Amino acid sequence: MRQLLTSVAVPVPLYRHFDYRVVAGQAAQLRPGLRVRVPFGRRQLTGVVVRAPFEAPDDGQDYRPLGAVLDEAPLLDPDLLGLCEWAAEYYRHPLGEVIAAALPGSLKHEGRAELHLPQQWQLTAAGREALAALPERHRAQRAALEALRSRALPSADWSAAAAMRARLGARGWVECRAVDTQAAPCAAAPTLTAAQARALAELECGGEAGFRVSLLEGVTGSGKTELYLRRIEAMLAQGRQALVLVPEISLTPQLTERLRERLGPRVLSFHSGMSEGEREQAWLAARAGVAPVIVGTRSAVFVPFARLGLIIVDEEHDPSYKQQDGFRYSARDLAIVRARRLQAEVILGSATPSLESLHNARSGRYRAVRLRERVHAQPPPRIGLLDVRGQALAHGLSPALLGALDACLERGEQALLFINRRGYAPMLLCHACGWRAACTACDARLTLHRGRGRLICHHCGAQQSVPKVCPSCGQSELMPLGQGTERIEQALANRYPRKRIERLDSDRLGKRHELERLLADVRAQTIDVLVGTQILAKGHDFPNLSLVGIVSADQALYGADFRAIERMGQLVTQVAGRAGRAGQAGEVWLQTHEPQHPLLRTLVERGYDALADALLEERAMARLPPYAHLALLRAESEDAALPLRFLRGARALYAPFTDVQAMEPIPSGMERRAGYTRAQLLLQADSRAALQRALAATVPRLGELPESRRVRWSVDVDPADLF
DNA sequence: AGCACGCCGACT
DNA sequence: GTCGGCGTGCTC
Repeated sequence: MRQLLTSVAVPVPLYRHFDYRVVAGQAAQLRPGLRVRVPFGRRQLTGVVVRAPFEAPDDGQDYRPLGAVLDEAPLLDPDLLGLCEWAAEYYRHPLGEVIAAALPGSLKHEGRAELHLPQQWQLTAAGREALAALPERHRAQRAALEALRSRALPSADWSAAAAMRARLGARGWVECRAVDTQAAPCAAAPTLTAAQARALAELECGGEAGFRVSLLEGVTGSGKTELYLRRIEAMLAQGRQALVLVPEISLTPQLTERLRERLGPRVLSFHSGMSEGEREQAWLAARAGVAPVIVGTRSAVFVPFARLGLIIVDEEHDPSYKQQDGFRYSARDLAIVRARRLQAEVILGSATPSLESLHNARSGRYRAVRLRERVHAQPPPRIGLLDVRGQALAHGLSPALLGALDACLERGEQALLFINRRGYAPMLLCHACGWRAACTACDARLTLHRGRGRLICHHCGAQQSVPKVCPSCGQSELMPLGQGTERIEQALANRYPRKRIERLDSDRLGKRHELERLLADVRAQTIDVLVGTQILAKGHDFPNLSLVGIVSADQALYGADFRAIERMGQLVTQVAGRAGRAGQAGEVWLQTHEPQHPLLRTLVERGYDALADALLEERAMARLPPYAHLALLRAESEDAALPLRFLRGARALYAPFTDVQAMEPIPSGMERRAGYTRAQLLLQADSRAALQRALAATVPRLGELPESRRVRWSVDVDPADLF
């Protein structure tokens, strides 16, 4: 007796698929990529067919019948399904869960895949009149209308609330229409500088199509975006589509807007700040070929395209491209894999490329394209080191830095201070007895947030009010130690009472449109000093800064993580790149207690590339990426003894793999976090293939270890950091 | 992951 | 006497 079966990937954390009996009449439409409902244990799940129906001998197993078929045509085309399969293999994550991560919103479940043509809101003639006539006090309405004044906006990008949309619509002031995705009311392209033209010619590769990766290394302000635009235009002209990845949600509106000016309303965004419905529609629009360009964050690498020809990864070095929990993929790396499968083109753009990409460019695997000059001919900023040893610091600021700031503000110019730590101070100390405010759930100090009057753990989010007296000795000698953005902001506000000081960190960005507001004010020059965290380093444009101060970057020099200095170099270079105005170099000062540190000196004297060279040499010696390949097994449990015991068991599985080093399991950098004790096991191999072989054979068996039930464990292939 | 089954503690 | 704790087994 033979039977007809089909294999289905189900969203469960199991390293296998499940076979179902094909019901009469279903066989014809069952193809890989199709969504189906399946009985699974006592529940019904939505899975995806991964193997077309096949005849199998009756092996005595009782297969359950397939349920409803949810799509007429496979929702996942071969490109996307193939990418998911590749990613599941490479990152050792169950395929069903990978697919679930690739599907937006309700398509994960039973939602119908129905594309409504993308809609956009626009002002009507009546709306235009109303905007002119509307009294000043109707601020919300004015703002909502104002946003549409110069152009129509896709539903996802118009900030007005649903109630507001309805009200304005009812008055006939705005209307919602399908986007004309063919229309391209384009702004004219600017003339390229000679350097840009040269770089573009290299990117074009003589017009040859096919898979290639270009690393576009261009300093801040060198005009990378214009080159992205030119390549996108070329793709669109060939009827192909483009995907643009950005590291952060906050960068999507800016870039989307810039692309839309030139390419018209055909540019859609895709990120987790959008509603499920909006994301689903953008996903379907790209799949149908209706949206020629998608700008999105990490997860957009899984958006299907009918005719994808180009993937741009902007700020490719940014660690946000690596997902840090669950399915730990790198969107940048998957973009390259996807392009290779599709014979498409990739452009990795950065002023400070990752060591991996630099290595690939130098070894000829990627085409190296450089843009050395800034468009407005500013000389590149030079970073000056300020030796703060023995200096009297006021809230962490040295007399020299304050002097430079005085002079800058005296001239009426703008300054930026970078400190990669939010809150007021990273520690609250009792001067009388030495007590420190610590988190009860983590091995960490609590950060003082003075504005909110709270002590907050930055690792688990736990909060408490600030004690008036020391909880340990009762004396009132509690003092904040160290500094964060809030403290610098306050110190400057006290020092310059007539200047406008603003802070830019994730605490402030909680409010919607706060970032746009602040950036607009910086551009309008109504802000004199901007104090902020690494958000400042992420590609936002500050056109008029004449001074950049880096309060400290020393932390990275003592950091245990092998990428800490690379990150520091990227941050410092990116922040420093904000300095300078048309035709004028900015001033950049970096405070340090380690003015002799050779890598720090390399960075400030010879620049990021020289630092990268030095770091690459170190990596080669230490057999670290990109010269070797790593994977990290992590385990955590409320029972402090279990993670190490589990990992010791896991380590034994690697004994047969002589080409892979399985290190002794060790407690994680912060051993206790959110009530869990954490440990990790590092795997190191000279070849990716060797590492993959070992992982393939061992990861599916980790669940069989006796402790596996009571620890949460995960595999991290190409870990971003070893904590 | 969910969900059920199963075998020991403090209570409507 | 039950309600429910979470160990452990299983999902085509």
